[in-house]
Amino acid sequence: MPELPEVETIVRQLAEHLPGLRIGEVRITHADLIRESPESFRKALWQAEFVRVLRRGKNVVFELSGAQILLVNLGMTGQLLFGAAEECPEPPPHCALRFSLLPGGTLFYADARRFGRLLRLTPAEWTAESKRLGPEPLGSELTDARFFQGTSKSRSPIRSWLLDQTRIAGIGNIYANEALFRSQVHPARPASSLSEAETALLLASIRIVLEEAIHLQGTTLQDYRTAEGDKGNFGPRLLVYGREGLPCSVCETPVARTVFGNRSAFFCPKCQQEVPSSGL
DNA sequence: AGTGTATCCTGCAGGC
DNA sequence: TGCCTGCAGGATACAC
Repeated sequence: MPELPEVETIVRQLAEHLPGLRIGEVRITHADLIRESPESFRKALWQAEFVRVLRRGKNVVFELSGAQILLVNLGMTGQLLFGAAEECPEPPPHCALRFSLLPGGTLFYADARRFGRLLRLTPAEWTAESKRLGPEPLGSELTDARFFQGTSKSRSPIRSWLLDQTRIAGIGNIYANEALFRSQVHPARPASSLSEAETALLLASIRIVLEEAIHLQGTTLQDYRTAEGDKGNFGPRLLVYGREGLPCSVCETPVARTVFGNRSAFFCPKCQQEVPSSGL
């Protein structure tokens, strides 16, 4: 579920609380979320201190003392929930890991579907992994020219292109559909068919949608919660995602849904032409 | 190389 | 009420 705005919200909150705290006991109730034995995971993290909390794409990156990285990908339904020291927090539903923090506090990882992953990496491993990912959509390295250079060489549908984390990191199905609507580009159009002007408008739309969603702490459909347990408030601002049959906010044509790449695409059939028509 | 499909897993909504 | 089907924010191992 969580895309860039949701992960950014979680990271900003955890960055306020975690640095300086150390990991004590780790209770693991769903070991399939880590790629090693619970014993080695616990032992490696014992007494490690949180130094920084960062985001890269849809990943939460915990920089720990002892040159360790804890990389968390939330999958569809993962949650990172922080409980302050003075609380005695109940484990959330589907709690998979519980980190007791020193001198006080608790960090839970919960995940109903268990598509998420928690990986311990060395800084070198993380650097290599990060290089696999595409540029950050909100970063200054991603220029209009670089974006167009990427899209112009791919015949895959632009919606699929946007979801490919090796091409651009952090966009998921919600914000891909929303940005395509705002730039009036049909989701199934080959990426290479977009003009330079269209890609510039699309990148601008991506940035506007992501920034606004961050401002509203993300979109909660079902499971997503901030690190403080709150729902995101961007849901009412969605213009096409999940709105099949409802009127387009621009022209009132019913929003359509099609499936490709195993994911639903939502779009306005009038505002987003599959074959862009000149004139009209 | 670059694309598209199937799969991991659980929960929920809607139809009958 | 209850069973069944389809669908869900993601990532990846494969087949073409």
